[in-house]
Amino acid sequence: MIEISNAELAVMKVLWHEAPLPAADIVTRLQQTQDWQAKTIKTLLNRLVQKGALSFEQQGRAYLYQPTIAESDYQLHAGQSFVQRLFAGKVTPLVATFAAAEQLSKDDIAELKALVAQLEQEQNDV
Amino acid sequence: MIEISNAELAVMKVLWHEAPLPAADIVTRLQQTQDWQAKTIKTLLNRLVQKGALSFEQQGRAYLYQPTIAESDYQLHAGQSFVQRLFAGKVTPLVATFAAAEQLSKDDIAELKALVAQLEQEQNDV
DNA sequence: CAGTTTAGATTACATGTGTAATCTTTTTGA
DNA sequence: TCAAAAAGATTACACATGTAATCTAAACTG
Repeated sequence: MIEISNAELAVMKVLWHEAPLPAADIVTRLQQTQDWQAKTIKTLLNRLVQKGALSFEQQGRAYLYQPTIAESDYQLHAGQSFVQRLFAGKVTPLVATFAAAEQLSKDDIAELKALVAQLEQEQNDV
Repeated sequence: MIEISNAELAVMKVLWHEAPLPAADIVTRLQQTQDWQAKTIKTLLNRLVQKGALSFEQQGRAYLYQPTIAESDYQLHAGQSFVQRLFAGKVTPLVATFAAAEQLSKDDIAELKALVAQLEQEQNDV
């Protein structure tokens, strides 16, 4: 799977939110949150195209960029490799680590509970 | 917090499992699983000392290495920054992503359920 | 039409990382 | 005792990444 660096990820997020977009618009949006020169963003676009994470089509003189991979696919891939790296591939210990450090709010716990309930439900349905 | 690269992490794992250890033993253990030259491992040890992730004390001519940070601290830190990066800081969506991709076994779900139950219990106790 | 702006392409450069090899010093075995 | 082994220190080198600047060609502007 394609590796996306931290800086590149910011670019991907813009395009996952809305695509296709010309470079100029991507620059505008990123500059709301990142202190980057337009040139820097062009470099990142280039690298993402080279990596195959973005494709583009010519639109007049400029390009319209769009992701080749869905955000959810990337999230899954990155999540799996992260959990593999540090938690022996199991997500529950990660959650337990957050809990032990009191990083889970009442709401978080409620959401998790609901999710688990739903998963059990699906199990029964099958 | 200290950043630990992938290769360095393998070294840390050995020492989280057992410490302190002399370089020679670390090499032996790592070579069970990694196809690395002893020199490579020495480099990693050096870098980890420079980063402050390991300390050592002289033992005759050799060094005895040991972690300066606990595995659980590193797991929490890395987990938080990962979840921040891709899941807006919330762990539940990560779990949901795993679930949606059918990456959770029946056992995983049972474990999660037990964890959630325990967290609710703790809430009540407080 | 010529100068300026602008799009993308190419080049740059420091730092981190993977993966060692060489150097220096000390110890040890023949 | 003298060469070989071994420990750590230093150096190496390619590729990735952060962060741009420069180059080139097209388009727009006065």
